[in-house]
This record gives sequence, structure tokens and C-alpha cells, in this order.
Amino acid sequence: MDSGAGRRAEPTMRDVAALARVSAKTVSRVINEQPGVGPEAIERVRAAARTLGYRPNLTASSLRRSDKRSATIGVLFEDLSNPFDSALLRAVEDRARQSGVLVLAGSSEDDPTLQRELLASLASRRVDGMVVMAVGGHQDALQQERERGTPMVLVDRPPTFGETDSVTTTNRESAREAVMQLAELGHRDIAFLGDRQTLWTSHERYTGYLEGLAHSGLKLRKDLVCTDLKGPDVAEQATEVLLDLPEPPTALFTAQNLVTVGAMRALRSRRLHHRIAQIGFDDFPLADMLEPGITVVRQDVPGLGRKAADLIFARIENEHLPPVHAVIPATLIRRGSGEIPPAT
Amino acid sequence: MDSGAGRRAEPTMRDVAALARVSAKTVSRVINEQPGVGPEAIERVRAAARTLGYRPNLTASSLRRSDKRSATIGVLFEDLSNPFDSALLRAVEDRARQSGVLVLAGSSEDDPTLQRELLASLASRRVDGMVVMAVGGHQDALQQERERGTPMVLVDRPPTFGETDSVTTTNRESAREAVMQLAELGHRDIAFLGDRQTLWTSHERYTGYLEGLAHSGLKLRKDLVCTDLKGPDVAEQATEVLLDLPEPPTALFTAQNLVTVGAMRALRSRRLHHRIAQIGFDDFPLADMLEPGITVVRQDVPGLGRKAADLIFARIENEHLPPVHAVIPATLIRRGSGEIPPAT
DNA sequence: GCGCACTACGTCAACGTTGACTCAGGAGGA
DNA sequence: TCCTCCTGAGTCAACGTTGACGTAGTGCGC
Repeated sequence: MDSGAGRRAEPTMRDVAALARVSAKTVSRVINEQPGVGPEAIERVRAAARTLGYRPNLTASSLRRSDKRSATIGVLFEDLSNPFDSALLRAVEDRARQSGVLVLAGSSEDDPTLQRELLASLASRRVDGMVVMAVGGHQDALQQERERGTPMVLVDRPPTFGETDSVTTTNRESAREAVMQLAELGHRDIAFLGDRQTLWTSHERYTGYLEGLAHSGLKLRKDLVCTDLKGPDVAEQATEVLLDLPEPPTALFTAQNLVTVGAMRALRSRRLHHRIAQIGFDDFPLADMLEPGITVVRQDVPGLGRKAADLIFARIENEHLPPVHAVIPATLIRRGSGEIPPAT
Repeated sequence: MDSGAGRRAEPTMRDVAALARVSAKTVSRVINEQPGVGPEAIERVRAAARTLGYRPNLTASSLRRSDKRSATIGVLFEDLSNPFDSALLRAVEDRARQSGVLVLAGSSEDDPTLQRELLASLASRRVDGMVVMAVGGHQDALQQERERGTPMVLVDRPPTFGETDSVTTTNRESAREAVMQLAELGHRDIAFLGDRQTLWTSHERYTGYLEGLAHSGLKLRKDLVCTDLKGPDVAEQATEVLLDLPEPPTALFTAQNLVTVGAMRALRSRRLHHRIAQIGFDDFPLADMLEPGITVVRQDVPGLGRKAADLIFARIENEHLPPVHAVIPATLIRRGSGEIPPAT
């Protein structure tokens, strides 16, 4: 093992060239499988590279190449430890690997400052493109980056500016569908519990809720609407409040993952989970193992990721394609909690 | 918006220098906050950089710098969409961000070939260090990489070769503790269900199981040991087989996440989940919301990640530190399923 | 008034690679 | 025989940045 010498110097093309008794350029040709090299020279170079353990320096290569490609893309999501985000990352990674591209990943924590810094950080490393889950609020930093010509795809939330690809879910339509299913079962007092309204997805799902009520001929009860619930604890408390109303809801539409969990806790602690219906937006592991199983709107997360990756690579290949706004359908998964009729 | 011109050329130091009427070197000094530049020159450079939207090219910088640092580390885990892996990634990312370092992430899928390719891919990008979850089997590729002098930290599984840092969990000790708790409740027929035995963690947990039995004065029943269960479905079937034995187990120790879930399914489908005790290794979301709550050994995943990141940065700073093998304690979380006494 | 230290720059080359170009030698045609 | 074309190389410079070194100008002590 390395005893005292510190990090070894990596062999360069010149080292390989010297050993193979050719010029560096010939080594470059062999490495990049370009024509114009005789078979025995190729063999000598290959052998020399092998004995030296040569590995091309992509840094230098990307600096010099005319296309400036770094074979690296940036992924900027809200929180990489969130299952939704990490499933998305994995899907992007799988697609990227097919093109020999690696992924630089970062969490923006829904913080505009952090997003801006990470964006600059990615730009400094000259990534070929970026897949971004935009933070709520204004998207100035993203727009600026895009206007510099950086290939960019937004996932989960669409751009508020032009000429940029995006991939989203049928938030509104699926929320509407969920609410209509509850209404068809006879529910008339359906509560809405949602995440921060600055998030486009939250707002869309709320709109879908309103549409679902309208389509079913139900009136909106504003006292049954709770938004801006950050995290399961806040959602749990909000649910408690709803349940304490003189006319409590008979069904809950929980428009986000963590909100769903918070509401579930509240129902359980009052032993109402078999009496009050609940449909959540976003599937989660073990939702089928609870009692009752939790009915959810499931997003096609791998589908979202694949599409986002396809779009970013297409965009990298050809800057002049018209922008695409892909919408991936979500599915209602009936497991029991969403099929509870109202108590008579 | 960019109409037809393709990707804009990024401004360089020379562009900034020309606008600020200084040399490129002075721009470099200002950007890197090195001394030797007068206040008004600094201001001119800053202003020029701002108007041009200049962003340093880290690629070129890393090529030229004497330390060759790329301010990027590689993370090579088994499956980034796995909650354990993604929580680990997030912890590493947070620590890296403090040092202005970005993370190149990849999934090795426990495939030696893929791991080797990704390793080479990271090396080609000249990452400053790597945090690796080694695939099962031989670690030749990792050892070679390490012997070239690449700073490396192994997580979750220790190296089979020398001079390399690692961070692991108290797999054996915590497994032993779990089994001893079951024994203290009076269980004498405790089954072991585990993942692939080529994985070091699986083997350690199995050893802990054996130690737990021995410490409690229990004899090993080999018919109650199921290993190499890949995924929840296989685990579910294995559990069914155990339950069909003439003398079925009264308690299960499920030594991995997905195995735990599979066993839970089997118990539930037979309505035995309130009668047969179960302790799982690895916590998972909603484990507390099931009935009964699932008792688990919880690894300190953020702790593991933080430690791994600390070690890799220390190693990058100083190649000559003695290798560290950190062990992060896991905790038994009692939720009910592990506290069920044997049926009399 | 001279030397010396110090500050605030500038010049040059090089990091490892590749695009553009050159060149020697042999094949093939007029 | 001479000229052209093709193949298999090599040479050179440049990508954007920074380390090493050079230098003009100022201040200060003696």
C-alpha cells in the first residue's frame, strides 16, 4: 500500500505515448477510437495504457474538445432523502448511464438562496444540462441560467418562463378524480389538507379539489380547507382541529405525502380510521399494509424520471427543438381508506 | 430568449480582464481572493465579472492547480432509490456542501462490473475522493483504486483490504441484543430470516443471532434459519414455509428491511401478527403506525453519513492519517411486535 | 541620494487533451 | 516517369486557468 508518497501522479497520454513509442495524438486517436491508426500501433498503445493503468482525464478532455461536453449532468431536487426525489434521481441516473453520463446531485431544500448557489456550482463545473425541481416562488435564477443557454428540464413543477422543457403529473385531474370518487360514495363534507400554496403542485391539487366538488354539485366549505401544512406534525394538528368542528368532515383529501401521514396519525389516535374516508396524493411504502389500506393517487415516478432524462438528453443534442411540456398520468389506487362510505 | 444562436459561449477570465483593463492573472487573484490587488482594481474586476456574468471554469482551474482538486467527491451506493442509501447520500451531501464540494452519485446495483465501470467513470472525472458501499464478493476493483492513492471511505461494509477507512453499524451486537430480548420474553424457537450471505452485514447479523441464542442458553434450530432471501416476495414465501413447520417459530428476527416487510405480509395474511413476535433490522417509515408497531433495530443513518463524510474529507486533507474504522451504534426501538410473549 | 523592502501588478508557460494542419511513403493512373 | 491520392502517422497551438517569476513604482532609513 501507499507508504508515505501521498497520492500517486496519474499517468498521462504522454506517458502512454512514450511507452508505446508513438505521439500523444496517436494515443488520443486510439482512446477515442478514431481512424488513422494501424493495427499494431493500436495494440502497442492499448498494451502501454494497460500496463501504466492509464485513465483518460475527462477534465482536460472537456476543456479542449470543441463541444465542451463534460459527460455530466446536474440534478437539483428539493431533498434527495425524500423517497419521491430519490426515485426520480434513480430514474434519471439509469437513463444517463446509458449515455455514459454521470450525475451531480444536490438538494435545494426549497431555499432560493441555496438553489442559486447550487446552480452556480453546477454551472462552474460546466455540466451539459440540468434537471431541476424548482423551489417555490420566483424562478429568476433558473430563468437566467436557461437564458445563458444551459439545457434545462424542470420536473414536478413547470417553468414560469418560456422555452423550457418540463415534466409534470396530472395533479389537477387526479385530485379531481379522487374527490369525485369520495363524492360518489355519498360524502358531502370533504376536507382538503395541503402543503405550502407557493408550490405549484399544491395549488394544482387544490384546484382539482375545487373542480371535483363543483363537478359533484357540492359546495365548498372553507372551514374544511387547510393549506400550508409543513410536515406531518402540523398536518396532524390541523386534522385534530377539523375533527373538533361541530360538523366535522366525513372524508379527507390529503394532498401530499407527509400531510397524508399526519392525518392518518390523527385519525388513528381517535380511532376514526375505519369511519372517516381518506385519499392521499402520492403513494408511499406499506400503504397497503395498514388497516385499512390507504387509497392514494400514485404518481408514475420512474416514468417522470425517465421522461425528464429523455428530454434533457434530447435538449443537449439539439438546442433548437421546440420546448416540450410532458404530463405523466397518475393513477388512483383503491385500497380501502378511500372507499369508506359516510356514516349515516 | 435564445433564438437560434445555440449555447452561448461562457465569458472567460480574459474577457473580464479586458473589460476591467487588467491582466487575466489579476482577475484570477480577485476571484480567488488572493492578496496583491489594489482596492480599485478589485472593484473594477468585480464589476466587469458582474456585467459579463462571468463564472469561473472549475474544470480548467482543477486542471491547472497544483493540488488538482476538483471540489467534487464520488458516492457509489447500491441503489440510490433505497431509503437507506438516499438518507446516507443526503448526509454526505450536507457535509460536503459545507466544504463547497459537490457530489457525483451512482448506483452499483450490487453488480461488480457496474461498480468497476462507475469507479473508472469517477476516476476519469478526477474526483477528490469516494464514499463507497462495496458490492458483495471480492473488492479487487476498490483495492486497486485505493492503491492508486484515491482517498476512499467504505460505508455499511468494511474493506477486505488494508489502509482504508470505513464506517459501519453495530450489526452483530444489535442483532444479538434483539435476539436476547426475544429470549428473555420466553421465546425458545426464534427464526432467522436474512439477506444474501455474501453481504458482510447479513453475515454479521447472522453471527449476532447465533451469539444471542448462545448467550440465552438456546440451541440453534437450523430449520428456522433462512438466508439469501432476495426481496420481500421471497421472504414472504420463506416465512410461509416456516409457519408450516410442525414446530413453527414463536418469534422472527428479520435481518433486513425488505425481508422484514415480506415476513410481515406473511404474518398478516395468516392473522398471526398479534401472536408471533417479530423484530426487524433497519427502521422504516410508518413502522409505528402498523398494528402492532414493528419493533426494529434502528441504524443511525445520518450519523453514518456524517461520519463517512468527515472521514473522506479528513483523508483528502491528509493522506497519511492512520485508517479509521468507525462503528456507529444502532438502537432497539420497542413498538410492540418485539414484545409479544410466546403463546402458552 | 542610494539601496532596500514592499506593493501591485504583468508575463509566460504549463496542466492533459484534441482540432487543424503537415508530412512521408506507397499505390495507382495517365 | 511523373503526378495525385490515400493512409498512417506527427507537430503545433489552444482550451481557461494558475504557479513561478519578473518588474515598475513608491516609501523609508541612513
